[in-house]
Amino acid sequence: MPQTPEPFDLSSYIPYRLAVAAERTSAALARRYRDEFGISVAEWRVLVHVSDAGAVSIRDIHQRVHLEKSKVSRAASRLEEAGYLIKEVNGQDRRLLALRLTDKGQDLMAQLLPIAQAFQTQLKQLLDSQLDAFDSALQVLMEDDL
Amino acid sequence: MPQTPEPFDLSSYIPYRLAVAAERTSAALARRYRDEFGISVAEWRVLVHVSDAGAVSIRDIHQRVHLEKSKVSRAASRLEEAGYLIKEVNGQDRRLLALRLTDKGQDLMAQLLPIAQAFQTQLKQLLDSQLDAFDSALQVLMEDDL
DNA sequence: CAGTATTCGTTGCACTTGCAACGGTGTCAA
DNA sequence: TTGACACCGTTGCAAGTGCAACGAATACTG
Repeated sequence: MPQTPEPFDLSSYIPYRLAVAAERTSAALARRYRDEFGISVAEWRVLVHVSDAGAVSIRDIHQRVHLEKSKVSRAASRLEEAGYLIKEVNGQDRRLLALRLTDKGQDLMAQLLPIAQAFQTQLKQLLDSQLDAFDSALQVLMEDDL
Repeated sequence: MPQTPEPFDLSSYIPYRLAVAAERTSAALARRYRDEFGISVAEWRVLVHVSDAGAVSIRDIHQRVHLEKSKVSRAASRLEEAGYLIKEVNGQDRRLLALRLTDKGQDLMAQLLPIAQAFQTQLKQLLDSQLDAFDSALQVLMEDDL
C-alpha cells in the first residue's frame, strides 16, 4: 500500500502564521517611519530603550530588546552618526558605554512615539475581543522553553 | 510645565512581542532540523509547498508562502544543488519553472514532516485554552490592512 | 600583588537580504 | 506580422546579518 505522506498545511502552521503576522506588523510600522525618518527596526528598538532608560550600555540593550550585541553596536553607531545619540564611556566601569539621546534624538522620539502609540491603538482595536488571549499566548511564546 | 514624554513600554508593544515570539518559534523549529539537515526557513517553506502542491513555479511559491521571489529563487537553487528538487521549464509557458521533489527530496520531507507536526502539537499544548483566540488574532494580522 | 579568566564593545568575514534591472518569453492590439 | 507591453526567474550590488575573534578593561584567585 503506497503511503501518501500526511498532508501538511503551511497556512495553519503556527510558526509560519506567527512569522507572517510579525513581518506584516513590523513592515506596517516601519512604513510609518522609515521613509520619513530613515529609522530601521533595530534602530527603533535602540532608540526606545535609550529614550526611556536613560544612560544604558550596549549590553543592557542587547539583553532587554532581543537584539544581537553586534546589531545593537552597529545600530547605535548609525544613530550616533546621524546625531540622535552620543556614546560616552561609563566612569564606573570603563568597559561599558553610556548611551544618551541628544536633543535631536529627543525631538525624533517626540515624533516617533505618537506614531507608535497610534499603531498600537489600531492593532488593539483590530484584535478587540481576542486581545487578552492573544497577549497571554504571546507571553507564553516569549518566555517558555520551546 | 516641562512635558515628560509619555513612557513607552516596548515589552508590551504588540509589534515587538510578535517579532520576539515569531523569532523564538522559528529558531526553535530551525534548531530541530538545521543542524541535522542543513535546511533554512526559506528552504523549508519552499520544500513544503513543492511537496504538497506538486509542480509549482517560483512565482507560485512566492505568492503562497510570503517569500520574496529572489529568496525563493535562491532557496530553490540551493535545494536543487543539494539534490532535493529539480527545476524543469514549464512546457505550456516557458517563462515558468516547474519544481518537483526528487526521491531524495521526498525522503527528506518524510523525515522533516513528523518533526514539524510534533512541534505544532507542542505549541498547541502550550497555548491550550488561548489557542482559538490566538489563531483568529493571527488571522486578522495576516489578512487585514495594517 | 601577579597572573588568569571574564566581560564589554567592535570588527573581519562570509553569507544573506531586498531591490532594481536584465534577458528571455508570452500577450495583445494595430 | 510586428511592435509595444507585461511577466518570469535570475543576478549584481549595496547594505545588513550572525558568528567568532579581538583588544581593552575589570574581576577573580592563589
